[in-house]
Amino acid sequence: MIDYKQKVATAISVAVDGSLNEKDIFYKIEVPKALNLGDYAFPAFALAKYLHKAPQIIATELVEKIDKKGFEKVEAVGPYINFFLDKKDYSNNILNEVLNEQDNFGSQDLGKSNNVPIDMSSPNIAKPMSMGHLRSTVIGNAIANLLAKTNYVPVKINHLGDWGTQFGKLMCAYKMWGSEEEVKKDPIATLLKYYVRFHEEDVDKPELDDDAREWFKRLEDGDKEATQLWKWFRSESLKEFIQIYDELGIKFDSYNGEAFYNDKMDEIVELLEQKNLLKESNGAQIVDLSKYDLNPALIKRSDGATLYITRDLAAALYRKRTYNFTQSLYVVGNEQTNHFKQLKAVLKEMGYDWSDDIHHIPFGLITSGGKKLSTRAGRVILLQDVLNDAISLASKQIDEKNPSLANKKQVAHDVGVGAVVFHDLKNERLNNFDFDLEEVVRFEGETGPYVQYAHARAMSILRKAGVSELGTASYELDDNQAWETLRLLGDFPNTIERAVVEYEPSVIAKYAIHLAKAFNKYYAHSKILKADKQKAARIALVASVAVVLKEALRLLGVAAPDEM
RNA sequence: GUGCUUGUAGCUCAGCAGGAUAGAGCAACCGCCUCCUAAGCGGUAGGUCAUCGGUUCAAUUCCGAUCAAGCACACCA
Repeated sequence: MIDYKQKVATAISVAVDGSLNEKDIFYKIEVPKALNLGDYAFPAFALAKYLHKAPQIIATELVEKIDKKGFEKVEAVGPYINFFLDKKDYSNNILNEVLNEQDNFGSQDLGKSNNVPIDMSSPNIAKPMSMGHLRSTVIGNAIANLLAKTNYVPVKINHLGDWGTQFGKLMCAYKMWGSEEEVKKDPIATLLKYYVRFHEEDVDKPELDDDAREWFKRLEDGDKEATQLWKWFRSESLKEFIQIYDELGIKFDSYNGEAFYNDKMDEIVELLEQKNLLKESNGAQIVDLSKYDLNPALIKRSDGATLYITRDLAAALYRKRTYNFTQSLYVVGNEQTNHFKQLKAVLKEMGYDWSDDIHHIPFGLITSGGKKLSTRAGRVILLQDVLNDAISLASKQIDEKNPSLANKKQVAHDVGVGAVVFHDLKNERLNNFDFDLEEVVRFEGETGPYVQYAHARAMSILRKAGVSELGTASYELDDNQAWETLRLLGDFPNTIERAVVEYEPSVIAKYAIHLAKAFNKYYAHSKILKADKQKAARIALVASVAVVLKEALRLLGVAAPDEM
């Protein structure tokens, strides 16, 4: 892709004859908000200092000096110099590039094949997946796709919540009231039911807690029955999780959860002792982090048990050794910011300079009715329910709008799930949002289905056009209607880069909406298949839009059906 | 109390390393299918960019304070 902005910078640099260097000029160049102000603009304010003249005058004078070859127009408007690109040249370049590269368009080598483990999704065994888990899952997945697109090697790690005292309670409850068949029929719901009942009953019977502790102790000591039960609960739960992941089209590279690090924590404690970092405080072992302005990290409880951060330290070290990462990401809610600061600080204290490569990718909280979701308080929004609702709504929509559609079931799935996933990704990660089913499964306006629809329309035209393959040709399009769409196509690579460096999938989602919007507008105002000499170029534009929309959606983890 | 995050139209949000008249979507109202999928397109209406200061030729954007909301603050994860 030709860097047109660079071209503008060079043209200005030559004209000002060194009074401002090209790099500074490049960074000053902006994209005007209105199309009638050109494609790039240079504000002359920056030159006023050196030239001791009013910016308006500088702009006017500079326009005279600028070599306008290769531009459609260069003009001064007030203190700005506005550059209009040569539309034919631009369209020919961009369309050929997209059509040649197809879904590789926008790929770039930022990552040099380095590994990037991503801690994501991480539901708790025996508990249902909620909308909260969806965020971590889809944001992590989109970031993984973006990393792969830029030649990193993402490693998607599902750090399952598969250890802890709750398993003691679960086993205890299962032994008292459980049955194998019941669990098998509907594993998570049933296990959850036992768990809830346990909590209800242990209010009056505190001795239950002792039993639970006993069971967990047995599990920790490797007791056969306890281990078998644990494995069974885990695998039944995982089966159910994987079913949802399949629906979302997401695969993991590792399911090493909390339990995986059980035998790796001793080393951490030893290392901390060797380095003289452990201190006793109220009977507990801590690492003092006051020089980082942080609370002390609790490594061992006063009863000797390890804690969350101990496990995460072990996991961090394990990942460094296993993947030799250049970045290690944790897609975990904003509320855990403090924990990751501590984690990094402890690693730093241990002398691991790679602690700087650990990045917490926080995201905002989902609430329901303004309140935090809580399994115990019954404020849960089950992910499966939301997906099912979305799919059946999409199905209804298809029956209304396109009853003769082939493959209805698959499309309903793609559209329904796409709506939910896209909704979760379209806004900035850190924004909190209150769950509103109607909002999530909306198919109109700035939504996933809107983008999918634009793609489906493009595909429909291509089918009608009857071109199976568009090769390299001259696609000179100077049509004003098409211009915005063409410019957006050219922005794709840059957009991907921004999304990756900011770990921000919403950048791609917004881009997809913009492109779909520009294309829908074009579609409404232009007769694409009209037989004239730019027909081939228009079809090339439609084909390019289809390629880029599909790729943008793929990066987000959203399918792009050919018809809907 | 301390720290982090947030505060833009009735609602949900954009605003890309400060710049030209602050933009969408939803909701409301009004138009557009003998023509490539109307899940679409167009129009009307709607804003002292929380408040007050500071830096700058220029601040919704950067800095500080204030107010408001959410989250976190050692033996949960």
